[in-house]
Amino acid sequence: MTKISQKTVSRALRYIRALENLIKQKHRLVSSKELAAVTGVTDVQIRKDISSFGKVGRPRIGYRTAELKNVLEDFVLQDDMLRIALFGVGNLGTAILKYPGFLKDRIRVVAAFDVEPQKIGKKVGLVTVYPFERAPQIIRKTRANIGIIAVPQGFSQDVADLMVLAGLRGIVNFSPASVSVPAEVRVKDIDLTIEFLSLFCEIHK
Amino acid sequence: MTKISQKTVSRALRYIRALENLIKQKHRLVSSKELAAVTGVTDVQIRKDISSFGKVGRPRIGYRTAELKNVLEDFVLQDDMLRIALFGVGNLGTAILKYPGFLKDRIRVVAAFDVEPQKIGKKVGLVTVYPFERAPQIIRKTRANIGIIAVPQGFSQDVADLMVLAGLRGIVNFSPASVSVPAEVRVKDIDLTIEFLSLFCEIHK
DNA sequence: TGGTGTGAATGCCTTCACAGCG
DNA sequence: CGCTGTGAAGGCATTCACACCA
Repeated sequence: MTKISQKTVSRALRYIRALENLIKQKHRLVSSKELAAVTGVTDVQIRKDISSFGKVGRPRIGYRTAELKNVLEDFVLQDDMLRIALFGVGNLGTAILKYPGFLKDRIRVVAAFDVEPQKIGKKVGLVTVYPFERAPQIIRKTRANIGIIAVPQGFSQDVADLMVLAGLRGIVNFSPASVSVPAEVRVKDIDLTIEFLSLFCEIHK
Repeated sequence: MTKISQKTVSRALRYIRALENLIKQKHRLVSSKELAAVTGVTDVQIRKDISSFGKVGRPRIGYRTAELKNVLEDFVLQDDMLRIALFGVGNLGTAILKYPGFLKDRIRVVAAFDVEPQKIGKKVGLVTVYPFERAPQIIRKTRANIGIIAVPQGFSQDVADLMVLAGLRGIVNFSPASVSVPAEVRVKDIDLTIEFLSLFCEIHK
């Protein structure tokens, strides 16, 4: 059992997603080739990835969907839960709040914050919107473990500072401005125009 | 001048973004070390990447911000423009329509589509919302070159089929359901929960 | 035969070390 | 010196080839 790379982990998440669908369609078994067809990853890669989590496949048979999903899920979440603190309840923030379930019982937005007075106090989905000032307190109370920046550019650094102050160690940043944080905090930037352009380059030959 | 990898391209986009900010702040010059500090990429990597686009740096001086930005931009877009066809004008779709500018004059949403009658005919930002049926015609007329799926899960495959029919060769899929398309079409899946979880795993040690 | 699991080979990307230049 | 540019070395991830199992 060697070290598991970040790349393997993110593929594992895609396998989980695919397995959820297969289970919903009442498939009890799946081969690496079938999984390859729905995920776009090669079958060899899939076997290699899965084998790094343990021997869970049955030669000649394939993998039991439910069992495999559990193995992957346990590794990814190891008896913890993903609790999200969301900053910015605009269009993007609302989209995230309503994002359809995947691992429904183990991922939840537990706190939402905004500056606009008319939004504060309202319920969006299951959570109430609070002002930024209350973030450190509420983040601690809800034991949020990652934060999402979905505010207009200009606020992003302030929000990041608040997150760090509140003790969050992982930040997903949707704002196009990059933020600076202490070294122990991981930031994942998702810049939509960069995603679009990189696809454009791939097809533009 | 060797082949330029997809990874280099996507880093180049981050450099462009950073250069835009530097130019806005009236910096005329930048060294690979400074660029490293704001992008998170190592300085050696940056020099290597940039050198694959040509010799544009001045030893002892650094890179001229405006010049470097042009070189990178020309490579990425090579005298073309990114014209986006957006499917689904819900929260996420609206967020994309209003996404703040990056390469403002060379990226634009040129067409938007939705099924809900009350949205059709309305203007969101600069574009009018049309029904799905008119997509092939309008996509051809506007010469859109990539499509975005921002519809609720369940519609995503239909939308993908429409896009392929209309001749789009690149698709960004924000819906959690993966879509199947002919081999010549490139699909980029962006599954928000997967992004969140992969960050969670990184910090969860 | 039809599937998984895995050491070995390959290939790609990053890092190192240093040449070149003002 | 200080900074870019680049061949060479190194490391990591994917692919190949095949052992093994029922």
